[in-house]
Amino acid sequence: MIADQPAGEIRRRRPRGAVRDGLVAAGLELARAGGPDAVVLREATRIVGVVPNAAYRHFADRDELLAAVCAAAMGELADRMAAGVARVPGKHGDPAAARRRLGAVGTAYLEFAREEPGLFAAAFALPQQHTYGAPGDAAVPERTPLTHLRAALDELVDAGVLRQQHRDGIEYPIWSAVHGLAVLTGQGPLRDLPGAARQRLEELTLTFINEGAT
Amino acid sequence: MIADQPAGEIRRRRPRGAVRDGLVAAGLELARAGGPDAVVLREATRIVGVVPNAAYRHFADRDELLAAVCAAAMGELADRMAAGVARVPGKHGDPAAARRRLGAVGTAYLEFAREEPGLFAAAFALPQQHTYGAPGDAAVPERTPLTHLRAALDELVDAGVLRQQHRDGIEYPIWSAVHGLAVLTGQGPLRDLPGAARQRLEELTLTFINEGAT
DNA sequence: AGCGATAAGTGGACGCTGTCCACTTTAACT
DNA sequence: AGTTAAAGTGGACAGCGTCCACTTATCGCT
Repeated sequence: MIADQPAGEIRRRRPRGAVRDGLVAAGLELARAGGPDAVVLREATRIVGVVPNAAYRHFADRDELLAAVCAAAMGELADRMAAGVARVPGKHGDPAAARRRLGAVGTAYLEFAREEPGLFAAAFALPQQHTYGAPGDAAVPERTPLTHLRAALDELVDAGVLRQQHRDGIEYPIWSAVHGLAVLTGQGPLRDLPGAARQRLEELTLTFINEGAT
Repeated sequence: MIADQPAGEIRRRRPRGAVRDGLVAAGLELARAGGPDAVVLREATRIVGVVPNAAYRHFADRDELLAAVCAAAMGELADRMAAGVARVPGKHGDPAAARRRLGAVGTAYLEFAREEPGLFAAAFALPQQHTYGAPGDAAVPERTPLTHLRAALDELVDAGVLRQQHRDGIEYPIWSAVHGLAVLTGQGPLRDLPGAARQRLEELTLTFINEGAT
């Protein structure tokens, strides 16, 4: 299984970068199952089949591994949002379609939080010290929820539904409302709500947002 | 210091319940300084001046201690909200005063999150297993943010600002928006925002809410 | 007042974690 | 082909949560 390699291919004990990628993948699975606290360095190395210290060749410490896992989880959330928006029919600029797409952005966000609570929590568990590089750095991730929300709001402006004056900065209250609901019902005091009640709150919140975005 | 006691006072090595209360107080200080993860059982016992195992006479495990700390932190948040509302002049039912009081609820919430990030995070870090007792149980805490938010919204109805039809369930989107902003700017991806930008988002969000609550 | 039951606190241990150091092995480049 | 830097290993340490067995102070009862 590790014997053959195409001529000219580099080969280490593991292919280059495989351990690092494996650790992130393992961490992602741990996070999926148990949230950020479950991504424990030693367990990740165990899954990859390597001794604990090997991780320190790829990450300065556990927090740096967690930061990588967190970024991956955030990317997965962003991808789900993109997919959710893409499923909505209607051409760009159509008011009704634009509204539905904004709804899809929120729905995808809440769905992800509901179906992958561990990953969702991990996505926002950026460890204290390790920020995404300096401000304006190219290391700032692209696949981000804010990107998709902004696109939906811009389309709302293009469609004439949202006045430019109201557009400015409105992504933050909207993001806050959706994110807050996800946190409160997912890990917060409202976490024990039965599914139906939770869904009602989701609809209520999306309606609230829709009224505000006008 | 431990020598004298009023006649009839009970006295153990420590006064009854003192160790338990001390552990919660110590945990609260740890949480204030470093959030829920900083609430480490052994450190709390060290502060109280007792051996680690002594904690297990009062809490089943670390999570139960954390649950107590979390409840205390939540209570402190609720008290700040109450104080913030009480500072707003104007008698009950006056539309302008009612609006200001709703704003004060949100402002106090956001202020607490800003000034006591550790406590705020701890307040919502209810450990997995230990819920506040069964649904409808008397053990459900009273000093809760939702209580104050609801009171403000009810006054808005009394003042004729908010129609009863819109009142129903609207506390959840509103709570979500405020909580989401607190989380995103406090521990989330927006945490490195300069103070002015953060304050602008807070105003933006409160305005968004005020428009929605009509 | 004295006494026994009981709760509170102690001491020592275990396994797990993150992390450090010194060492070996492997692949990449001259 | 031989050197060098990177990747992985082995062993260790302190700190954590938690368990068990033991001592001791306090309360309730007679």
